[in-house]
Amino acid sequence: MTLSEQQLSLIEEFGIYQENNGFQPAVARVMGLLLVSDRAELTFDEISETLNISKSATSNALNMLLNTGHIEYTTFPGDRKRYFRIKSSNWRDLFGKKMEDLSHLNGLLKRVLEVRKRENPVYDAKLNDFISFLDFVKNRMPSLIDEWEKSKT
Amino acid sequence: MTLSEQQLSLIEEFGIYQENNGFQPAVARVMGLLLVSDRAELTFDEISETLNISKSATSNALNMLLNTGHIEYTTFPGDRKRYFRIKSSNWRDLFGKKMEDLSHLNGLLKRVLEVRKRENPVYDAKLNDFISFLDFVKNRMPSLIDEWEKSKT
DNA sequence: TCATTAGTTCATAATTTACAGAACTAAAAT
DNA sequence: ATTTTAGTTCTGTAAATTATGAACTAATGA
Repeated sequence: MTLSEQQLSLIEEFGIYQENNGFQPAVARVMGLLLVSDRAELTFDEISETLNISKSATSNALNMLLNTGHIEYTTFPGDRKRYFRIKSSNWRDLFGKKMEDLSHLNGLLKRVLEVRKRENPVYDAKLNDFISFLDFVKNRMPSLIDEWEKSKT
Repeated sequence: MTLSEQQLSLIEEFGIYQENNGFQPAVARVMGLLLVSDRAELTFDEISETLNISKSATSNALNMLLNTGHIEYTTFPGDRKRYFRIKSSNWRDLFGKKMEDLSHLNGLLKRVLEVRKRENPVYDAKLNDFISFLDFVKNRMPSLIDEWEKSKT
């Protein structure tokens, strides 16, 4: 498994991006490798050796990614190794997660308006405005996706 | 400064949400307090005492939030204290950040397609699809915001 | 002039996290 | 039967993060 300079630095950049999304460094690098490698499917040892991470870290990372549905694996007859790859369905899920996150935030903000008693309604109005904006975006999302599906053809 | 049970637990929940967005625990709690407290503006000591965090942690948190533009303060004549509050303009910025983040991701994914040489074009096609979806959402966002502004009146 | 207020800065302590290395297991191969 | 393969699990620990308390500063007040 030999990678170009560009591939190596892209793994790091994507890794940092995913660290900021709450993944452990090693886990984020494994995702990066599976994303940028020339072969879509890699074995345990290839991942461990290419990224220079221990077997335990590799095992931990792969199981974490399997459990969270970010990767999957295939096997081949007469070959005991598993071949790991990124779940391609996961791209849309990833976007869905961002939307869910905004939904979660919006739920919290709605509760904020319920529990606090502000003398000055200006602050409440601004917050209400933002809440309704998030609701609006959420509601329009399905039709937006629809619109995109049609534009593809 | 006395807070209801609901306010206290909402501070923690919002705090955890913001920890996941990369804020330090104490910083996230300060944001939560300023968000849910009945008074919009609180002093250094009120924040420190209500959250039970040391003066140094409070100082650090407030300066961090000031520097990142999340809070601001006012003062009153003959009163040396500063009164801190959440910047309300910040709500829209927060949404903007999420969109920028998706843009960043999309930039990385475009580079992925450039650097990897996949024998099987199926994976490339799926990724390309997602990239074009993110571009589509980004392009439609201004008109979506426009639509919302109009629907408000 | 001395005390108080409203913070800031620094050294350090307490957690937390992230990983390595070694020992282990279960199945397959020789 | 024992060796190899393909991992897993279990400590230990280095490093990073986060917060504390004490000492400090600069301005105001008595």
